[in-house]
Amino acid sequence: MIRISKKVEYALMALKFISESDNRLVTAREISDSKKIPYDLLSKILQKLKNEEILLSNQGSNGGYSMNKRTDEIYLYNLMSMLDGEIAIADCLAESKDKDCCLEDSCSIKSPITKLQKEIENLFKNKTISDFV
Amino acid sequence: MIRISKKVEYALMALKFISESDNRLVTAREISDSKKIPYDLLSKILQKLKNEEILLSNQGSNGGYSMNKRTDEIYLYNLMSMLDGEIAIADCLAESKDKDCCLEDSCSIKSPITKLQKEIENLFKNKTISDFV
DNA sequence: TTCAAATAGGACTATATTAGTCCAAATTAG
DNA sequence: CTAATTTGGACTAATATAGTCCTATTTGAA
Repeated sequence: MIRISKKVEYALMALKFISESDNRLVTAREISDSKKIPYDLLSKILQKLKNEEILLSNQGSNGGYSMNKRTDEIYLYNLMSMLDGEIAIADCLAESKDKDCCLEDSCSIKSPITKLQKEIENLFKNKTISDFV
Repeated sequence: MIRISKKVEYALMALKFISESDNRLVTAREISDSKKIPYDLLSKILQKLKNEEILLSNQGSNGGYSMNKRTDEIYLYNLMSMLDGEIAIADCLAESKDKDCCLEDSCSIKSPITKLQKEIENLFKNKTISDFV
């Protein structure tokens, strides 16, 4: 199945929420309650987005998150990569995977699959979060 | 992660193999050995393709499979649907899923996700197996 | 008529991925 | 000091994917 993970789904909802609450800090609790997203999971996602410099965070009481980039500067492709890891539609295309797919020799479809991969990548690279808010 | 399942990967390899062995029956064992695909799994896939009228089969000894459609008549989208089930990039878009996603009210991104879904669908609907053989 | 090679298909197990939870620490405004 | 908050590691649960096992059925040929 070809799916957008919950992480990315929640991230999109959170980014929308935060970007619409401009100029004030938004807490994870607030988003979690309002959007019915599991708090702990959401926290992880926001932390990640903070580490990736998409969000700014303020710790402590009265803390919260705010945008660090404009929504049209955040690419869906990058969001997916940071939350779900590498985007490889087939194992043999995963660069990490110490390659050497055991089917290497017998695999007859690598080249067209690679092309398909590129097309999907481009689809995601051409979308920014502004398309979702 | 966005992935093509092994089932689809194996199906593509098998269809390529069969379509290149024209005019003779190809056995599951033959493909399995030659392409290093688990026999039982491949069998299931070929049976499915037969039931979906993409392949023809002959039972009994000297039996095997042959193509029932031209490769350019088989759409990647359909192949994926029949082997992996519905292609829905997010739960809320799955028609089966008795809909009523519990986030329904709070979900703020359904419309752009739907658009993305359509784009991905079109990508797969515009590819036929002939692109892979 | 028996045997072997093949498809057919149900039921099951194993593995990997994704989703979600729990807990404790650090930070900071009041 | 305390409560609200981010931070982050470790864990569990749920789901999906991949693979295996077993038995039945079909059919050509010895």
